[in-house]
Amino acid sequence: MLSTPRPQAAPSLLFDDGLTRFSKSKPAESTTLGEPPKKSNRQLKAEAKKRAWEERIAKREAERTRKAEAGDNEEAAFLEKKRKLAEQRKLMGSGSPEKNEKQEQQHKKQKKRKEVPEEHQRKRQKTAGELPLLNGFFPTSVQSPKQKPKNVTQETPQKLEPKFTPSQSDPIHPKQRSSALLSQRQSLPIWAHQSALRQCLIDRDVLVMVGATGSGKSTQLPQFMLNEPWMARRTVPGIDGKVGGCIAITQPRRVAATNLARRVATEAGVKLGEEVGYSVRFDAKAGPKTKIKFLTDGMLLQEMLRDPLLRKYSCIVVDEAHERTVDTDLVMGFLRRLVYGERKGSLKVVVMSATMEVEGMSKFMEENNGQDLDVAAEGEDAAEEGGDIEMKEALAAAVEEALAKEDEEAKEKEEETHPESRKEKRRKKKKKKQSQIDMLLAPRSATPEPVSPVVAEETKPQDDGPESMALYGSIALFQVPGRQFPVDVYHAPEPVTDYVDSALRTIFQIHYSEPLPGDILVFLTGQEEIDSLQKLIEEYAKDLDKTVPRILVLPLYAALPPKEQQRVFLPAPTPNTRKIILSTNIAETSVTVSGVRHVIDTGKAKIKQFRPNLGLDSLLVSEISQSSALQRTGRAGREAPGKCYRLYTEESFKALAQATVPEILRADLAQTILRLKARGCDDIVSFPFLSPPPRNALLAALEQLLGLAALDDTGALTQLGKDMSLLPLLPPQARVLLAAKNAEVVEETIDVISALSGTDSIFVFTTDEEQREAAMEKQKEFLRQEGDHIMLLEIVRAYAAVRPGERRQWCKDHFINPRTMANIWDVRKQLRVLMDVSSSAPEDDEEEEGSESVEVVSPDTAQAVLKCFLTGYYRNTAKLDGRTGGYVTVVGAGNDVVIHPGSSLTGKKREAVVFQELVWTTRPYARWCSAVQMDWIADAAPGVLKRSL
DNA sequence: CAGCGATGT
Repeated sequence: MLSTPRPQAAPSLLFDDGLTRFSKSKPAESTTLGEPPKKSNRQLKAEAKKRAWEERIAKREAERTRKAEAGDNEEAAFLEKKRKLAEQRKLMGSGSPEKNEKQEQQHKKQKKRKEVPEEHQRKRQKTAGELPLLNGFFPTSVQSPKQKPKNVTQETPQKLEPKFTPSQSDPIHPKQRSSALLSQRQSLPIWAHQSALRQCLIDRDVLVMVGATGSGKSTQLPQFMLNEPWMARRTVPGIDGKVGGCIAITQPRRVAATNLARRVATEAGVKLGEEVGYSVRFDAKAGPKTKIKFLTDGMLLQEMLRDPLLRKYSCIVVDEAHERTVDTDLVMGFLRRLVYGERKGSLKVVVMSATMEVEGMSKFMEENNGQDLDVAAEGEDAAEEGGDIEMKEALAAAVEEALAKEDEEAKEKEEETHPESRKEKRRKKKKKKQSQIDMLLAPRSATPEPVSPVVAEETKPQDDGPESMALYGSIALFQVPGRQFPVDVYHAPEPVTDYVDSALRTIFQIHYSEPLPGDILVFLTGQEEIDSLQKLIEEYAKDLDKTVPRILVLPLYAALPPKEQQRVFLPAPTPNTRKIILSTNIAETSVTVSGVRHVIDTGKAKIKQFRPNLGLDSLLVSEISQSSALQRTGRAGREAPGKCYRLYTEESFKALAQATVPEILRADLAQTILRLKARGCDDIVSFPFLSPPPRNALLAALEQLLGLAALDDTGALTQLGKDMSLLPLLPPQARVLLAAKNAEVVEETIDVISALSGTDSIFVFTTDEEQREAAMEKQKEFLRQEGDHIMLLEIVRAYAAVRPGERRQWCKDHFINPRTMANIWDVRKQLRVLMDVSSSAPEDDEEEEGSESVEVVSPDTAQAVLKCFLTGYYRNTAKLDGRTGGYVTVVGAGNDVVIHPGSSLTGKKREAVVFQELVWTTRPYARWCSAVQMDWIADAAPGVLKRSL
């Protein structure tokens, strides 16, 4: 058994033993379409490689034993640990005596259950209604899969390194590096297809690539392409200057971009920032020599502001396209245009996805697919909530006109080409779109209606067979297998009413029946749920039988202080301890925890949904999609065969939506549209959206921008809008900042906006009563009667006044998350540069001892700042309703609004408030509130609205 | 009277 993850091992080494074992069950060779027939040779090589690996591992084992015998304590401890684990496995693996004991344990636990502290009972009842006591732990009701274990191939590959590991240094010794890395690289599935892939890219300009975890696609493909003839920098007719020479690989997340760059630089044996580099916000290591650049999608969009043709690049690789973030979707839309437009013949586009569901993407990337003619799907125009009707009507008319025009053009084109198939295609597309819209518009509740029953991913043929390449119209489609261990999937035999309770039972069942090593990863919806389950587990773990391993419960969510997050990646304190990680869906994509072999999936997640007609977000517990479920399942099979326990029935799984609704269909589109316009895309209706947003969402966004004076009546970008688009902020925030420039409170406003945009949780949040009270007490010193905005200003000011060396302690003292504060500081620094604030105070320099003087914000300044906020947030205002004592929105239909309990104004009664965000969770909560006056609102509101106030 | 899924410029 080599599968114990070694503490602090280089992440890439985790594959060592996986490799050998996997290749045993999988033939090293397979047929590939369009690949030169050199198979036998390659096969031999593969076998030799395999043997080499096995030998290496055997050698290492021998080496360990030798070292241990020679008195190397570390190695001896390691071997001892392994031996113990093996024993343990033997001990727990089978036999009926244990079974009886197990049952006894269960009864004990059950009895104990009834004595669960009242507090917990209450909490869970709140979320789950009744609390059924099942007979025994969940296992009695966990079904064995009817078939053999299924291979799970859905994965995203580049998150091998834990997100929060700050290791900047390469953990591999340079001496080992070249040989180890080369053989590692060559053993990656993609390596066998190098020549075929290269040919693909010579033949076609667009390649869609499917590759699951561990295929090596993100790291290897750029290296394959580097010396291709089409990479050469050259002159192209119709474009000024030379074109090409670089490869860009876009990622949805910063960590992924930086980590991949680091790895590729290591593999290529170059210094990071020279031939291989990266570029993310606040951090870039790239220069004139850089040929391969990893960047975030958002960063590429930013580069498009300066050069819409992306002349620097010969190839853009869009990685993780299946995640369908707004930015990825936008990048794909722009690239589609470029590759068949201005950059035709001089740009290669590769779209990489981890899921098989690439048909839509492939069609989208095809030339002449009608996408450019596509109109925004008809959204259901529900009754709009009052407001500025004139504005809305004008906009609606404009959009309608554009739509009609597009429709006509589309029709003409249709008839030009194959009329039959075009129409059919179109109809299908419409239908699909409609269903997306239905889904979007369907009322969301805690248990939403399943959209349309679809065939479970798992029942489809898996990607076990030959890797394949297909030419598909103007694009090439390529599949590379991943490297993933099989995961047994278990479903609940009947619907689960309380998934927290069910998770608890399943955890202990696994703990009692499964040998170590094998940590458990539980997917839950939020912090509160995680905290309460943690308490429950710890309660039960107190009287664990001595024969079973210890338990270590670790929460994992984004708002957790970094130190706490790090604990997830540390090895358990003793070898005889099982880690139980309770995570939000952060562990689904962003963070990879090693050592996990058991996944418990509640099938739920909190999903944000923007409601254009109401102009507010909902953050509700919703069912995940099949692809999310598969992603979660895959987390059990990264290092060894694993097991996944789904706390819902197989039927429920089948009824889940196949894929998560793309973010662009769920989000507030104001910023998206502003960015489109700023990148020269005036006619948003004709932009090739992979998933065209519903019309009412587009309208709401246009209306918002019009209200912020970012657009004029014709829908064209104003100078103000242009300025706004240059700021890395939401449109209302950008508007506020530009207003502040005129009002000469720009420094103060930057402080507030940085604090708001840095995160939504500046304070450390604890459920612990005592700690919370202490925190509240400490935070009192920042409280201002004006409300939250000025309080944030006071906090930022106070922080600025602290000497850099003492800031960490200061954060701790004030229960402020230091990572959040660091982020706020980065934003503040950037905004100060962008807004041309002379850095008179040198507090930004860490070396400088100087610090800003602490100066309490004067009421006049506070008022000026708040008035600026109203220019951007005049719609986010509520006035006190004299009769009910509650607040109702000023703009619109006068809907009820409740001040968020986290606000300093909660429970206070003011004439009116401005708030940053309205989120519907259990009630319509207004977050980040400050007191304002009605006449300020009237002053700040745009013309049409002003009249109605 | 009572709460914050995850990203990004």
